[in-house]
Amino acid sequence: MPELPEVQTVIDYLKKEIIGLKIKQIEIKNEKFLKNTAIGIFKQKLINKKIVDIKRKGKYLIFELDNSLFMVVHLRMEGKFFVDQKKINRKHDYLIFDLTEKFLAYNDSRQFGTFHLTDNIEELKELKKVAIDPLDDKFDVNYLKNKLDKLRKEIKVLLLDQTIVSGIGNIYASEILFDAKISPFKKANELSMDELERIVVSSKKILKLALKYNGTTIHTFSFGENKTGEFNKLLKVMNQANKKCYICSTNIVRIKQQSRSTFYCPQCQK
DNA sequence: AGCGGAACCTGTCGGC
DNA sequence: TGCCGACAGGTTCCGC
Repeated sequence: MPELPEVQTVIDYLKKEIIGLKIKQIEIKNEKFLKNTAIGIFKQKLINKKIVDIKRKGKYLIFELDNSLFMVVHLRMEGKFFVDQKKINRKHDYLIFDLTEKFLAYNDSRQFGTFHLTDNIEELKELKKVAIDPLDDKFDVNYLKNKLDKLRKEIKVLLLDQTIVSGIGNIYASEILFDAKISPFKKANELSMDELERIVVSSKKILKLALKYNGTTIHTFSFGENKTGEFNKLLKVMNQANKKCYICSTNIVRIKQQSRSTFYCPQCQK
């Protein structure tokens, strides 16, 4: 499901709801989500800890507990958090955190999500792999040039690679390349400085705009009490196959790259 | 080392 | 209505 704007939207929502609350009890209906901690230790470490902050790194949510403990969560395709005033029994709720006055439920219909516990976020293998954030000032044309210089893969595929730049997924990769007027097939090492600069600028522009709209809901993304992202209205190519490009009226094309859909305008993107 | 494809799961939608 | 295949905002692993 979620990319940078959606994950940040979830975090902003959760911060309003659960910062400062203490974990009183945890009900775990399926242990498969716990990736580096046995169920007993997981509960033992978290119970009686207070949630003091929630941060994002790439598409990971990092819950900071007091006494320097971190719960690192990846939502993958369908992970969702619900904050309930009382305990309710929802299909696919697999972890339920009793926060005394509220309940935080982790819901995941496809069961792909992951939970890691660590007392040192610098050391967690999964987070180490996460590259710079596209909204970071250090994400600029020189950075991209360095990263892509020797890579012959198609640029669309590399925008999805979280070790190059983090937070971009399948929706925004297509949207960014359309905005930058660059073909998704272009080989990374063949991009000019001008083209790289356009990718940098478009990445920041599209992601910031999507953030403003609370992300994109095409199928199932939601946060809070079934609130949805509103960036759909502004999608220019994603899911627009056979519709006319708003700039040149050429039909938007859908193809596959590494078994994932890419949408683009063959006229505007060269 | 690097690539494509499968695997992890469930749900939904469109076509016949 | 029902069955079947394709597809879904992600990542990792496996075999060539």
